Amino acid sequence: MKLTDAEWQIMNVLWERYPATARGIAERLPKEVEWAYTTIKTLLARLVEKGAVKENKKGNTSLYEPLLSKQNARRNALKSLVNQAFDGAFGPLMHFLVEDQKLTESQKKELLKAIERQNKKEKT
Amino acid sequence: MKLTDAEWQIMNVLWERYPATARGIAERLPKEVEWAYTTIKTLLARLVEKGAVKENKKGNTSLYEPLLSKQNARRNALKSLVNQAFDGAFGPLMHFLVEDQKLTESQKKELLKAIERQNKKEKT
DNA sequence: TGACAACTTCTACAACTGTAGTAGAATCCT
DNA sequence: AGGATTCTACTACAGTTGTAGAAGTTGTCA
Repeated sequence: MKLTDAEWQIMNVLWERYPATARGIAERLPKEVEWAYTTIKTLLARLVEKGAVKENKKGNTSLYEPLLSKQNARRNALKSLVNQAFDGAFGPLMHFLVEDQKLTESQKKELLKAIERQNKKEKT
Repeated sequence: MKLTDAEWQIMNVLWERYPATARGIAERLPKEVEWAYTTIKTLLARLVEKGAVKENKKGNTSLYEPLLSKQNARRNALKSLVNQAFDGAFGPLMHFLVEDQKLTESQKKELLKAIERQNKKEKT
């Protein structure tokens, strides 16, 4: 399941809080995004159609909630990127991140801690 | 500069070896990719148009070479992904990679070493 | 109960993408 | 030189994406 740019905008808001109405989503989109209400409805319809969102008609109004989890969406997106741009392996991506992206001190510490934590979990 | 899926295929081959002819690219595309020769020409034309590739007519035939570097393409792609799917910050991406993507022992070691190396470089 | 507001469904449409055919120009082989 | 091969330039066309209007339907408030 691949999301388009516009769809990510919607999903990001939806994951924050759901179920949500189209109106509610409209209100919580970042200010830079100035879409007509019907644009949002169209996007939602497409997301429902592709099975990323569930629609629940409550009387006059629809409530939406995600079917695709944020985590899965991230996984998919990452996988696509890795396939496309990093020879299909996480290694090159990691390498690139560390070598190219000038991590700050604290980011590095964060990273080390995260690895630690993960190591512990694995020992369980 | 954003590349499409098909364009990545071309660029990946072109970065491997250039200057290259359209024919040469055709031959070095992964076997699964079975495009008509003219498809490749079309893609190349689009890449030239958007300034990612330079075309050099040598008599009858064109030679192509990248203007956009692999590194820059990767940077852009990563940036887009981070903006779209990881709240615009590398932190969450790192976190996700470490927590979700079950790095193997050796990947973790690699990562630690890379961080080490980068630390040293910075001290210069 | 009628007018206004808010929702919904349908339709639209231009730009971008994936994919390729056609026709004419250049090159090469015998 | 003439046919076969290979290029290039141009055109095409369906599907996807971004973006939204129009018109009909439901809810609400005086």
